[in-house]
Amino acid sequence: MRNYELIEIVAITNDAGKRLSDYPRPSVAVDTAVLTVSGDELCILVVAHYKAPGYDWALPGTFLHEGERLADAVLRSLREKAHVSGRQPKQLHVFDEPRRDPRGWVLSVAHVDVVPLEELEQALATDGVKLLPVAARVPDLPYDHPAIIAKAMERARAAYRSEPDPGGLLTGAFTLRDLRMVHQAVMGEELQRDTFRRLMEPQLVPTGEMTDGARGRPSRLFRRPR
Amino acid sequence: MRNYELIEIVAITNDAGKRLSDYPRPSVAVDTAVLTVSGDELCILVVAHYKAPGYDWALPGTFLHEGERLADAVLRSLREKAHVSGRQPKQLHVFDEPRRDPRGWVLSVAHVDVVPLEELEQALATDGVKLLPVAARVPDLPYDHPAIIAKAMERARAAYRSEPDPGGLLTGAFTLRDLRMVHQAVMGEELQRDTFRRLMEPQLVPTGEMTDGARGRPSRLFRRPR
DNA sequence: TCTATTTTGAGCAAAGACGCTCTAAAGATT
DNA sequence: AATCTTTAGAGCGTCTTTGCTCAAAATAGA
Repeated sequence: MRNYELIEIVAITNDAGKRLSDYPRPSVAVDTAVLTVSGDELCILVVAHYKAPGYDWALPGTFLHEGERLADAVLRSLREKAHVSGRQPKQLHVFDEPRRDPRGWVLSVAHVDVVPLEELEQALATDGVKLLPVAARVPDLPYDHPAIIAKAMERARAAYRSEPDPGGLLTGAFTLRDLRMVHQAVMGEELQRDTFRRLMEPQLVPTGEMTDGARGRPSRLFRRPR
Repeated sequence: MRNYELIEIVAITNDAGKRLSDYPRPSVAVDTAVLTVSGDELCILVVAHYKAPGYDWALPGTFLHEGERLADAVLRSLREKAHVSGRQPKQLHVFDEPRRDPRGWVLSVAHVDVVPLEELEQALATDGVKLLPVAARVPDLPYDHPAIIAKAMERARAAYRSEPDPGGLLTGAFTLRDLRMVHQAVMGEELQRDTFRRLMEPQLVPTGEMTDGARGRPSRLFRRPR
């Protein structure tokens, strides 16, 4: 245990000059909804959970370490619990109901991250990690995890509505059809082919190459810009 | 000081069984961007600030009290610092840079609230509270307050883009012109009259009454639904 | 080899959105 | 009292968007 941060905090005063060390401070946790697409379905990663009685699975999470940034805590929990080097976790919401955690006063900062399935292979090969299709009713999850999943899907869908694969689910070159299939999985609904093409094509960079060996008329291959 | 929450927290263990009381915990603050419209201009409320050296004004904020909800802390700080009974503060973002506050490790949960000018009259009559037009360059504010203001405006503008006065800046009945003027102030740009009417009129409830005594042809009065 | 199937990409007509103009109805001004 | 100014609301032509259709180009199967 390092004490020096604690010593600093003892010296904090609030606007009334009261020493902040007189106030209890909440524990701060991060919980992350890791979304991916597996077989045309949007899925969420859950890990075995031994702490909350009555619940077998939960979103990966951890407590914030001393002086740590939230995004780093998210990446640390994903690395340790799912062997994933996540991309850029995005903050969703702080869940702050004082009684939400039976262990005490814990604020949870919910995050969302979209990760290609390939990067999850190692994690899914181990016990205690699995994917849940979000279309099927999610089983009982502890704390605010169902609400986190709902917000995560809302956020991801908003991002996928107007931009081509902002989460980078497609690695390498892809056709407009590949892109549309991924978007349909994320959105959970059919997307009109023409409308989709008209919206996305101007935002893509053609590689100049064409598909080969696939069924149907060959099509152009694209990449995301930058 | 009440000790019982602290005693509970001492009993927390993390997933490795380590006692959480061995970890330092961050102080948690809330900072709120209170937006209003004064004279066709979007303004933000700032309060006199004595703690951060070199800064005269800051967004109203406070530290989270024991077992308190974030929204309640926001309402408390607005009540105490601006005599405002705010409406529904909305979370924006957690600012978590460990060194953002020279006093120590403080997480700040930024909020935004849109409040009609009438409710701010009492606050503005006192010293140490004023409105800053956001169009003019905002003076130096401490911590992440400029970033909070940027996010708050972004959020408010997104809400005002598709819905009639979601923040309730207009109290009572109003004409489509009144509504458009408020929206123009929030958006910071001119809005086409026809487009605005076509978007908003279906979302409004006509009172059946007409304006009287005003310049120009009388117009219908509306209210927001529910 | 020839036909069926699949998929791309362009063409096209209908529907919708948009912004301008015009008339009506009030107060303001001379 | 007559005219000017301001504002609301409807009408109208244009431009954009949308979804369907069709030809082209490849593989799969008989």
